[in-house]
Amino acid sequence: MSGNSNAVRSAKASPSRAGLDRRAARRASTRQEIVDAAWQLAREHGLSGLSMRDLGDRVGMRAQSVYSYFASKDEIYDAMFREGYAAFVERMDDYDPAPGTDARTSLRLFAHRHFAFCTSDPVRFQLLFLRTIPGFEPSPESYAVAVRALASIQTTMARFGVTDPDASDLATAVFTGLTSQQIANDPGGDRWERLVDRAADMLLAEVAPHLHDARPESNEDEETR
Amino acid sequence: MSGNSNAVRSAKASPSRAGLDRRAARRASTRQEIVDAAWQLAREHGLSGLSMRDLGDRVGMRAQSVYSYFASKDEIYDAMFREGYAAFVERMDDYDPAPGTDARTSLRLFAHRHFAFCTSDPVRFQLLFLRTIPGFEPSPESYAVAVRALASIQTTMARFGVTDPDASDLATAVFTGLTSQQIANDPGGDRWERLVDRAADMLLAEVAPHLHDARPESNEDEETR
DNA sequence: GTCTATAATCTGATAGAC
DNA sequence: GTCTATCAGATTATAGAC
Repeated sequence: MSGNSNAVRSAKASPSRAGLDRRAARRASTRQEIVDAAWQLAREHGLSGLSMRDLGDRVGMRAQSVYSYFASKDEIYDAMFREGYAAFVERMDDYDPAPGTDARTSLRLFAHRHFAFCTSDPVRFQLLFLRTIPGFEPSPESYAVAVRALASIQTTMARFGVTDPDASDLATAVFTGLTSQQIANDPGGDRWERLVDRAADMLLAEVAPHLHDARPESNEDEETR
Repeated sequence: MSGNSNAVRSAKASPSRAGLDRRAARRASTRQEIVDAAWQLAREHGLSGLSMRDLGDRVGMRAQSVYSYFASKDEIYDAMFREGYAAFVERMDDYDPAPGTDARTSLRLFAHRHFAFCTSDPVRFQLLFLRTIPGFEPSPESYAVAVRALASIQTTMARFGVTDPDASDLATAVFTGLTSQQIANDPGGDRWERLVDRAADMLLAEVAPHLHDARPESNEDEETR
């Protein structure tokens, strides 16, 4: 957008700056198209059932051409991993309860958001939180995104008064536990979803008992949505 | 072992009853050998990385011969699933604290046992509790074993006074959550193992607060092993 | 029950023409 | 950057001899 606009109409022998930008944009958009298709296929055939051939078919290429965009299948998993955690952070950070909302209500909201994010896409949940693909290890850069995501949970919880350093580890354990049991043992049902509010309260009582007891009014059995 | 011992030396044209027993026993033992090898290989190459070829090699057969014992790869997963849940039930049922042990200590013991069982074999954990193999669904008989296992948790918890019907669902969520986070995000470490006692106390306070508060002496910060 | 042979297909990945 | 051609091998599973 800034500077170099006088270079736009330069010689066509070597591509102009704008030409490079366009090419890069085109390439990025194709990469995105491939990753989108990879998510689709993973949902259809399982995460480890993803194949380069299917992937090529889905984006209208020969499988081999996909290698012009990603050097290997694991690089595609890596892009999915990074994108998944980016979505997680975005989803967890845009959480914005009314000012003055008590900790109990805030944590319940947070818990529901976490649960909904995870159960809405079991394959993504598996990739981000379970890590069960035989050969795959996220690249250092992608792993850094994951670590930042966990840190962001800590920050969010501090926003409503929970400062226990182990609280976020306990929280992720409880929330991913609810999610994985729901997905594995009652897919489509609500056997563990029903317990989300209760789990949030349980957690708050443990990591910040003062915030748990000092609630504005008695809302012991109300549900938060 | 009992009866029919007079049939042992019958005509060799049609196999004797004892001969049938021996043959059945031999067949069962080979099946077991195959399942054992399957566990081994799954631990080496991942659950979805199991192949009939490797399996045949490992038991000293051609891969094709394995089909004389199991009609398909999924039948092998099914046998592993059933065996895994049988081991789980056995492990959780032989739990036998000294009579009069308070609920807090009992639940901590139970939690550690659950955590140890799950983390000691991540592949088994994945098969029993995560169910992430693309095509595989356990057979009705095997699924019945799994359901019985969950019921047995309920019974065990009732033994030390926890009778809340949702308690076992909340408990499995918390315990599998701790396990999966440990396996996925800190393999070989103790980042979530450290939180097992705390999680057990948290759980007890939620599902049976009277048992939580009415503890014999103050052992708030002691660890149970 | 185990073997050989093989079907029929899928796998990830590379070389080189255009 | 996309293609064809192809490698080099894997996969599950079946047919039929012994």
